[in-house]
Amino acid sequence: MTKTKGVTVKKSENFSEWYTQICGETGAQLVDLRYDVQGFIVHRPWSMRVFRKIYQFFEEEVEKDNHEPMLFPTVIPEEHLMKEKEHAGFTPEVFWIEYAGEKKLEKRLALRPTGETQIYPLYHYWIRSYNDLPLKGYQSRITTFRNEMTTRPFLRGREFMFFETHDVFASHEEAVAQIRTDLEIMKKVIRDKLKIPFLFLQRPKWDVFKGADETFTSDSILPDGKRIQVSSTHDLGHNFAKAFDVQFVGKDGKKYYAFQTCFGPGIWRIFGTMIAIHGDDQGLMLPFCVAPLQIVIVPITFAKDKEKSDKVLKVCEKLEKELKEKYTVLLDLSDRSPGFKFNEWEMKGVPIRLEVGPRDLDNDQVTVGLRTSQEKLNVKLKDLNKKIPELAEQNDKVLEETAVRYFKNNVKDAKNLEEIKNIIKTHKGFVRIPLCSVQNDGKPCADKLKSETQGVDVCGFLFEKEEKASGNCAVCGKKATKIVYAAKSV
RNA sequence: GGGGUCGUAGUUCAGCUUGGCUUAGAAUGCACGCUUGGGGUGCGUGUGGUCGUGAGUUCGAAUCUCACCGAUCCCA
Repeated sequence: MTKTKGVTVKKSENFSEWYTQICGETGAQLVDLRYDVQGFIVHRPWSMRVFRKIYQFFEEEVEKDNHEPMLFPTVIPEEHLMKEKEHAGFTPEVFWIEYAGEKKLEKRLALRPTGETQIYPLYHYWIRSYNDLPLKGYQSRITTFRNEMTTRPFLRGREFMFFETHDVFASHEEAVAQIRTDLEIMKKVIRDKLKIPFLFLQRPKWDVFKGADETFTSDSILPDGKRIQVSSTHDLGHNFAKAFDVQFVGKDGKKYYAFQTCFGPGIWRIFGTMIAIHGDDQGLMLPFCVAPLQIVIVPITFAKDKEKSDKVLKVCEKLEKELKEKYTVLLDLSDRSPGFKFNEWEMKGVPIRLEVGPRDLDNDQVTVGLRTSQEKLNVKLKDLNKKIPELAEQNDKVLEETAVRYFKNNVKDAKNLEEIKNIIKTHKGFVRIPLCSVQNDGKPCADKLKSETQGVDVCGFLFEKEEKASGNCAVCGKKATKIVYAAKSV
């Protein structure tokens, strides 16, 4: 019995290699990397189905919050993009389009990175008075820029799936309320549905997005202990309103600059983080609500006994028809051995497998194989309909508990540099430390921390509830003002 | 951003050091037949590659040199 497919390394021993294998041909076939342009990858059906669900979740949530869908073009004219550079001092490494056929274009066009510089010039037109506010729009699309770092499927690329909201308000209070709403949306989608634990952190002053007054991120932890940012919300203040002249006339007849926020859950990274956190050495594990297939039926038939086999197939077909009304179901009739199918569908993370053979039918039951717990149960045919929601819930519960346990075990307290250095020898994830300041005067301490610990970076402090520091700064020893979370990053 | 490693059938790789013994191999995959089927069945037959691309050295290049493209890992 030789193992020809599947991952050949353990997730706990070599996460990078495990992740690459899970994504690829011998794994769950999520991507094809043979497109031959670095950072641009082919998304295969198994990942696309999940992506569509993730998009759908976010779209539903932001629409409940009164956002409207929009779609802006793929290209941005140079002069708009450059306004961001003037005002925010930031241009990503965009791809430029300069030719159409042999003909040089009158003006260079950038393949869009993020939406600010393409959307706000139009917001300038759309917003006239306070009656037009708040204005909340979003778009789901693919975005592109040349990331010079090593690319990895779903975690870092040069083209990736993107989702962004762009909101405009009359007052800063409303903008801050929106940031809280963005946090709630992240909780509903990635914590409650996808079972990814995260911290919602406000970034220290020295590390905000350059065009923003404040930056907030959702940070999770990968199995190798690296922190990964899966969303960002920016409180843009007046910065872009001034750059793109987004003004409104107030009730008093005077003109005011608007307050803006934008929120971007990283669809790609959320997917990558989800498969990384939940998967195991057998392959993918998925929450029931995003699994491309929720139930697979594997018939156990015997060539020698056609009568029994026919009976088995008949029951399988009936089951498939019934279950398809509520779930995504496949009856796997392919000409492979049952054992092969078990492994195949476990690799792909199908939560529930129904094995139906003569032995089961003799007892009016099916054998249920659960992906998360690896256990097999006997369930009477008549009870199956009632049982499946319970099994789905159990699937999600295992994923959630495992993920939450891992996350909690990887957030550790430390009081000073020595403790931090000791902790990171064995520990992964976040170190929770008191820091003298999260304003610019705290930066020297953050720099010192990073250089003395080979890259432990101050990520930010909790936004949801204030955590007052009682002792002294872990780096300089002065009185601490905040508890911050620090980690090595992806 | 810095440093490695790698590129030969769909996939994983051998062959390269010491150029010719290869009409480029193996396993696996895929297709067909028989067999088998409750955890990746076994046997047989078939299918499949301008050795990443381009240039150079040479009588002769998968093998040596250079450039480019791509992939991948580690460190910041």
